[in-house]
Amino acid sequence: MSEESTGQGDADRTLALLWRHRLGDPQGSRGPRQKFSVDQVVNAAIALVDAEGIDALSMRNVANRLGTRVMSLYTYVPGKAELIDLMVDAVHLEVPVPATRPEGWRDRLEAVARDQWELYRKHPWLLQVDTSRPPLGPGISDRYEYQLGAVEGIGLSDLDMDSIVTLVGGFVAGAARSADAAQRLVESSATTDAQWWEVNAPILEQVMDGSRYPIAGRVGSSVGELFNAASNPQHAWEFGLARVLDGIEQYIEKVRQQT
Amino acid sequence: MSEESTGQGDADRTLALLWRHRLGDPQGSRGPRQKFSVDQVVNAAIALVDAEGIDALSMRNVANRLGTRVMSLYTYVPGKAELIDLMVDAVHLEVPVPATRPEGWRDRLEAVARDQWELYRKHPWLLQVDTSRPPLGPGISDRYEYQLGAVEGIGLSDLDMDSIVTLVGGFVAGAARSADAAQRLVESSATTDAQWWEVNAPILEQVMDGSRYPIAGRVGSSVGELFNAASNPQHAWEFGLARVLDGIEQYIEKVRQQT
DNA sequence: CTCTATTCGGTACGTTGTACGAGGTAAAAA
DNA sequence: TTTTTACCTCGTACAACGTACCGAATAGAG
Repeated sequence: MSEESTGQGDADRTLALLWRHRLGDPQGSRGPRQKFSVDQVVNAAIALVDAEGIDALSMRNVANRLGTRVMSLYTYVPGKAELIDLMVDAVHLEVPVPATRPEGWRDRLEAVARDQWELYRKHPWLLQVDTSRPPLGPGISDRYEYQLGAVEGIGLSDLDMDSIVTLVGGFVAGAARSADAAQRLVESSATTDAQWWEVNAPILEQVMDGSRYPIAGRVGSSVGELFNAASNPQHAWEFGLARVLDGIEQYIEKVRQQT
Repeated sequence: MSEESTGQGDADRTLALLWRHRLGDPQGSRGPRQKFSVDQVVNAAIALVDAEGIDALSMRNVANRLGTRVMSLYTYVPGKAELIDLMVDAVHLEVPVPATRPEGWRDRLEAVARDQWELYRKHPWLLQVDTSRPPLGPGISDRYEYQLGAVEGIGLSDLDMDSIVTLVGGFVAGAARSADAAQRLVESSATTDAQWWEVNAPILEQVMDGSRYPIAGRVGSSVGELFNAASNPQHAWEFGLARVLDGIEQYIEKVRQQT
């Protein structure tokens, strides 16, 4: 990952903000009216990173987008850490929870996975934010409820339901990260593939003298010829998703047999 | 993720450094002897982050550990980005590739997964480095060869072998990240669980008014009672590993039937 | 009208990565 | 041996960062 992570800020204030819950401020706001809202700040930050990447996320840049100065932001948000939490939760609210759902659990779970994949496609910077301690706001919570719904009512224990949703979610994130990395590699091709090889081939040939990497050398060549690239994230995604769902299917069948 | 990422530096110099390949410097080193080696610098950096976490990784801190000043480091390493690449590759060299391997592919693949899990346990900061574009040094390469070896010679195509290894690797990283997050949450418990609930319960109760999260509320309670925590990463790891391997087993059987 | 809570935003501090260049050192060239 | 030259060391400096602090402006409450 890179650069940023969620869950770093003050937990209480973050939680209150996530749910847009006025804290010790009983509507008696006396001073000058605020020029913006928390949502405006969060949306400006999201627009910024969508357009310029996570590296461009600085309080100064967000302020510029809003046409204000740095320190004003701190009246809306306690700090950068909390802002990131709000951003992450906000984008999860964007993708709507569909009203109707497929019949079987497998189709539902696949839809859940593809929804999340789509979210990462829209906001690739999510993949560069460490969300191992996710902000428990409405966006994340709604999605968690939606995801659990995919495996509800099919005879699984609560623990199994959570484990399955966690497994799928983790897989999607991993696959999406690979895809995003490949994408950025193509876009930021300061050096072409040909140039890269020209410079690096001497080193690689000298070091990978055939005997050290018999399997990797062969596999790498095969994959390279097939895709004209070192890997094909789209294939890895579809392949992995099918395997993960197969594994889950086996488990569900086993559980059903036991009862 | 958080903070740092690999593959950001100059590709050529990085590759040469990874393989400890003298570049345009034909051993005619004329000036004063260097006080350290690249390995010493890399090891100092690894010791630093092992002890103090990835946030403590600054060129100044590394220099301090070595008893030298910041700018001297730049004679060993082009910059921080390349240093991170070297660190990541170096720790992969630490875990030795076992001489003897289990018989069946499944046991081999499981061993591969558990090796990687162990690596993350030793160097949790790896999980906070974005390695979506991994440094192709000896450490990573040796491990890739070793991992591919687990599914070599069982009738799979080169592409399938790569897909399977990628799938397993992605899963391990995801599971390890959760485990590490939970670990850090416990260790850095500035507020106890009781305190946390005391402050946050009013907000959560008001907002999660029962009807909004029927499934998540129930599942969350069940899991919480079972583990006395929001989750059990050890369980998620074992559960997920079994499912992933099951899914792969099904695929291998299917492939074998077709031939 | 006065009081006071609140927002705005200038200034400033500490920390970061690293560009630049002066000064010292030791091997190569004379 | 003397001179040259390549290289290492590291002090200084700069831009960018998050944000603490505080004065000035503002507007509802008394």
